[in-house]
Amino acid sequence: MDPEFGHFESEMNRGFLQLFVLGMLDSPTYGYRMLKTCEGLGYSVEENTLYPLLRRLERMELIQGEWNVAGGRPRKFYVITPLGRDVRVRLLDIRRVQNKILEKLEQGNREEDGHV
Amino acid sequence: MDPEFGHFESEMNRGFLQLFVLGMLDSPTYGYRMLKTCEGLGYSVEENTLYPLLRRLERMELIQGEWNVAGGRPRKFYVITPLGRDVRVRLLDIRRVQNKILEKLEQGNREEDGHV
DNA sequence: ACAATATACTGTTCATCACACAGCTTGTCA
DNA sequence: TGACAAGCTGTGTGATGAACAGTATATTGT
Repeated sequence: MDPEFGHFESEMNRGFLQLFVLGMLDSPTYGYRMLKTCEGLGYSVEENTLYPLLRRLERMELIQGEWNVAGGRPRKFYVITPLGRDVRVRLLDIRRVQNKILEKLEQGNREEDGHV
Repeated sequence: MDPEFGHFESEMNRGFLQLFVLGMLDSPTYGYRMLKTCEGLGYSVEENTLYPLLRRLERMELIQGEWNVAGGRPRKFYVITPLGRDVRVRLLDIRRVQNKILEKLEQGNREEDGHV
């Protein structure tokens, strides 16, 4: 079957996006802003991916949303909750272990075909 | 709903496991060995996750499997293909960009509640 | 000699998630 | 006034991690 590289890109978003969102929300922000921020950082996320994610994280009480209807366009601002902070720490730990493993593998591979 | 932290751990496996497998297969290895290796590195993977993944990657021709029935237990040895190498490089690139973003976020957060 | 355990893999089923597709309202600028 | 950007909601689908279940061979202990 054609792997359609985009498929892997999707997979790579899993696990990362949660961390991205939780990492953004130490100060309140809204969805659209996060999309643009991410884009500005050289990484693009689909709206149809981010918005549902925000609702899920809110339902799980990792983040808390509040509508701001004051001047102009209505926006939903989110902040991370204490539970969310806790989860973020643990997820970052996992990510670090993974990174260490990947580094070790890459190193091993270099030593193989390279000449060490 | 109860997020059941294990759920997030599952999510974190996504995108990582592919890289782990592709990273292991510069020299031929078989599934069970990879499981134990991973465990030895402080990260445990379910058999029921790894074996189907291997079959998928083989179907996509990112890795190539071959049964070795010589002495003793029959084992299926896998190696990475050129296409697999190509994909691995691109996935590692994505991962690096993600890591950079996460670092940046963490840094920003430290500067906030810490005192710059 | 025989049971228990470790090795090594296959197959089916299910919930979850990224994203496609579709739709809504409000503000801005020509 | 008409297009486009901003900002969000909702439904449907395919791929995936993992639970559950099963198979077969080697090793180890008694």
